[in-house]
Formats: sequence, C-alpha cells, structure tokens
Amino acid sequence: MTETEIVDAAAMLRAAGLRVTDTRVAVVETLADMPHSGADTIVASVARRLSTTSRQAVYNVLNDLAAAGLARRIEPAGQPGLYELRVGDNHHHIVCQRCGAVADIDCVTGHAPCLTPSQTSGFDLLEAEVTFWGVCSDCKALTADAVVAVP
Amino acid sequence: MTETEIVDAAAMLRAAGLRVTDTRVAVVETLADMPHSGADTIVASVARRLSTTSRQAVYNVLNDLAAAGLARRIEPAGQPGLYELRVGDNHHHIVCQRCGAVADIDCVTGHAPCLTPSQTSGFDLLEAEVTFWGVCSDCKALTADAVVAVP
DNA sequence: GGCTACTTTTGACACGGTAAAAAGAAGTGA
DNA sequence: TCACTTCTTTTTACCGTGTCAAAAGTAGCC
Repeated sequence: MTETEIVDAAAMLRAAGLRVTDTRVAVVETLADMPHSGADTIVASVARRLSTTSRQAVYNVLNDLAAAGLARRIEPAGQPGLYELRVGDNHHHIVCQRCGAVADIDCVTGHAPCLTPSQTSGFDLLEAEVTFWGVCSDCKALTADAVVAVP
Repeated sequence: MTETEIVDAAAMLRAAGLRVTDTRVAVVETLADMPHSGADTIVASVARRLSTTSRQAVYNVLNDLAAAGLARRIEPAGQPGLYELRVGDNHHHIVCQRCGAVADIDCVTGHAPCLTPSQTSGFDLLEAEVTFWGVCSDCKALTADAVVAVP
C-alpha cells in the first residue's frame, strides 16, 4: 500500500540524530502518504500500522520531527495543527473555507521571507507566511448540486 | 480614558442591525482601545467597565461582531484568536515569534486577494492572508540584555 | 550481553471555545 | 407609556486539542 513511497523513514530519522522507533517510522510513513494530516488522523493511521500506540507518543513524535526540521506544522485559522514532510522550500497553502482541505502552493521566490512589507513597526522580519483561502473543487460540485436541489 | 476614541459603538451596532446592549458597547470600545486583543483580555476589560458580565456573553458578542462584519478575527498559529475593528481594507499582520505582539501591515493592493498564485489545485481563490513573523523591538532589547548578562 | 539515556505508556490536567436552557432586556407597535 | 415579542445574557456543563509527569520499556553503544 505504501510501497510507492520513496521515503526511507529510518534513514531520515537517523540522519537527523533521532532514534529509530516503530512509532516514529509509522508517523513519517503516514505523513509521506497523507500530507497535511492532523494529529488525530495520524494517531488513527499509526494505530492501524502498529499493535500498540498512544496519542501522547504521536504528539511527542510530531514535536520531535518538527524540532528536528523533518516536518513542518501548519495551523490554518479554525483548524487543528496539520503536519507535512515537505520542508525547506518555503511553499504556501490554499485551504478550503468549507471543508478544510489543504493543497500546496509553490512559492515564487522559494526562500523566506518571500514578501517584504514597506513598514514593519519596528519588528525584525524573519518570515512571510501566506495562506490562500478558497473553495475546493469537491465543495464547488456540492454547491452546484445544492443549488439544483433547492428549487 | 476612552474619550479620545472616535468610535460611536452604538451607532456602529445599530447600522449593522445589531441591538445596542451594554456588553456589545463595552466590547466595541475595548477593541477600539486595544486592537488585537484576545477573548480573555476583552472579558477582563468588559468586566472592568460593567458591573456584571460573563465569558460566554463576550464570546457571543465577538462572534456576532465578526458575523456582522464589524470585527475581524485573526488567529496566528499557536495563539488564541485575536479581534480587531479594522475591517474591509485587507491589511495584514506581523507577529512577534517570542511574545506574540501583533502590529498591522498595510496591504499594497488594498483588496483581496492581493496575491495570485500561478496554480491553485482546482480551488476557487477568494483571499490571500499574509502573516509576517519577526521579533518586536521590545524582545530585541531583551535579547541584547540577555547577551550581555550571559558572559 | 548489559548499561544508559531516550521513548513510550498511562492517567490526569489546562486552555480555548461551544451548547443549551432559563432569566432578563431592547426594540416595536398600540 | 405599556406590554409584547424577539434577541441577549447568564449559568452550567461539556468538547477538542494539546501538554505534564512519573513509571515502564527499548534503541543504541561499549
């Protein structure tokens, strides 16, 4: 099922100085399969792969991966945190306002901060995070149906 | 204390079709005084202005204001929701990574979406939300002190 | 193989926000 | 001005997301 994934979780973890454990491998493989997953989705997926697991273990792993720079956490307004393995290219995201679906948007410049405001109110600028909001194709289709279904 | 504010809360509320109540007026005046406030800050401020109040009433009012387009809710990653009265000009924010302080950043185009990605993965694009991350001047000063204090 | 430091398990808890029903006030019309 | 209706507020309980802490277990290294 995950044979198509070309992610060597163990090697990734070792390279980052993290111990290779079943939980960590399962989390990395889950994220490779399903980017932009939330903690509960990941817990469910890990539970399917391993005989025993715990919610706390997954949270630990996600924090460890983020701290090691192997994963990135995004947090669109009104949603729980989502994780992805794609790091280091400063890409952005588009989020469906109806269902919360998330897709990647490539950054034009590729490095942070990709935008520079004229005035920064005395702040040192480190990063520009862009979140696009829209309606995904599935929700567009549903709306079309609804319009037809409500005479 | 708030005499300098030129916000007529009652008129704003009436114009939006909302009933004028003590709680709503107090919330609007609080937001006029202290933009980018969180719910708990607003509850505390409202409690100071009125003899009786409740957390739930403030949450109700904030949701009503946002629904009526009088207030906007922002939610920087890792922080509770913040509210502001400045709406309709599609401005952005810069957030301090250390203390969470928020300042406004004017949008260059002034209308949403101010950015247009090349590919949108089938989404209908409605808005581009930009959050700048940095270090505020207060935290910069603290860091300088710390460097001096750690020989 | 055995040691040690790091992980996982388990259970409790904190925070931000919502749900629902009863009591109370704002606006409207006579 | 009074009463009526509808919208707000109060009160209480609850939910989801995420963290803390201590005990048990395991990966990596000698």
